[in-house]
Amino acid sequence: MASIKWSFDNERPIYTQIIEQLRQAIASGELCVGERLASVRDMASEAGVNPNTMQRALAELERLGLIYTANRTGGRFITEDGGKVKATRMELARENTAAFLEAMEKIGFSKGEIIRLLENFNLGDDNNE
Amino acid sequence: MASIKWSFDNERPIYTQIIEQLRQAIASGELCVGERLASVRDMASEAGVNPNTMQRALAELERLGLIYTANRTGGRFITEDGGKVKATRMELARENTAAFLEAMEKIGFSKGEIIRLLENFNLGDDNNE
Amino acid sequence: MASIKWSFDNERPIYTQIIEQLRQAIASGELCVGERLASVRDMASEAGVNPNTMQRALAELERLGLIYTANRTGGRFITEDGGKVKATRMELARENTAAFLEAMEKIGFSKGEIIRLLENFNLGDDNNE
Amino acid sequence: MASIKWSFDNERPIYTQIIEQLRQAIASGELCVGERLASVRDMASEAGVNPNTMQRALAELERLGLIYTANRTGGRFITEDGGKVKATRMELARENTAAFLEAMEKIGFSKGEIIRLLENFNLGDDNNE
DNA sequence: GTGGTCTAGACCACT
DNA sequence: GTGGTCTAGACCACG
Repeated sequence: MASIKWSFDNERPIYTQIIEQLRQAIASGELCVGERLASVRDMASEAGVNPNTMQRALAELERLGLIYTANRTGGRFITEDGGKVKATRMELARENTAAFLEAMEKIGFSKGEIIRLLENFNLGDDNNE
Repeated sequence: MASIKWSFDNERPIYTQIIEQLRQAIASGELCVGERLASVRDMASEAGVNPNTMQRALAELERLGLIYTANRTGGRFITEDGGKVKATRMELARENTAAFLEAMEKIGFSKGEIIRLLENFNLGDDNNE
Repeated sequence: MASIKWSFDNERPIYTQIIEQLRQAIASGELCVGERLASVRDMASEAGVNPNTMQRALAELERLGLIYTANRTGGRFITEDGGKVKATRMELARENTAAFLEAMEKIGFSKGEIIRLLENFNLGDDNNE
Repeated sequence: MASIKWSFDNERPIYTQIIEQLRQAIASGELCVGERLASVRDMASEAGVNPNTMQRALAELERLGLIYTANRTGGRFITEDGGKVKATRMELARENTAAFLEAMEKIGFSKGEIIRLLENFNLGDDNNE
């Protein structure tokens, strides 16, 4: 039932942000393999977005194979393919890491410095978990 | 001299990307403290964008205090305030790190795992899927 | 409804004057808390300016937190934050007063003289030279 | 010899601001009737502006009759006409007052409130004298 | 030649 | 139909 903590900014398309957050939720196991999703309408209202927007995001995730629509019953489910989930998780991890390293090295941080910084870094310095 | 290697994608507004790339260039020292920038028109043509787009980005950087205009028509310069430059570099580093850590922890990586991953990560891995 | 009486001079940028007049209208309550604004195009045509010019002014007011955009395409509204509106009103009052007092004292009026002048002053004197 | 405290912003033309400040200085008596002005070059360097800019401002003040150029000696002087100076002072006062009152009433302050506000207002709340 | 503003008009993504 | 971005090109005041 794990309901997601949605949060959006106005910088990028909402549906893009929904995709990202759902992809994360699936990769993290917050949404379990095979789990049934709420209806588009319900998810939309929970996220405070237009149903069309939610629909668009889900369609994209379906295209990525992370969720599927059951033929008869008509509900949407997280993929049963545990491998796919794991692969998504590693994919996300590599994307994040590559982007992070590149950005940091561009402003003159060596890998050693980056790791040192990371060790001493406390989330919550400006965020809340 | 220090002419920037511009590169844009279609995901986000160009002017936003210009801001980011200039912010990085300033933070990295690629653009030096007090250095004079090329004219709006020249920078625009170098980056392959419309002068108005470049103008908008520069105006924003000016609002951030990273560059300034001399006497309204004397050209634009990187701020003389070395502290501001350093602060920007650390600000960028913190932003990157916070976003990275948050994203990684959200998909279930502990700090230890993150650091291990980072140590073994070689930029350029992007190609061996 | 509350359609604003626009009036511009050539001394300063139009977008600046739009900002000022909207700020005043918000501070005075002529535009109510939470009220929906007309579309950018409509406001532009009402004010007799190019939509881009109006857009620029509204973007700035948004940066100031006096208006906001609903879901990127839902139209623009005056902030719901009544406190912000009140604060803006007092801010304007202070700005006006400070500038006025400073200018008057610079040309040798004491506070007493200023107040006496003010008491005897009738708007509309502009015409009897 | 009274040397003026110049201060400029980038919002409006520099020469306009020079005119204003000189007009104020004359109206306040900071620059005395008949006093000789420094050379354009000197005034410009003191103010940190381009000589052309200072020249333009002085030409305008000359057009207004507030300063004049001596035929032979070639120096510039403040007008000898004390009445003109007084008139300028009152003109400035009326301009300031009218603009102030109008702006304040537009945001809903009655004359009584304005005067009360003025009495309790201390310059230096955000300025320095 | 510099930055700044403005207009005109097109295009886009989102709801 | 909404806000947002971008281009193109013109014009202006300033230095």
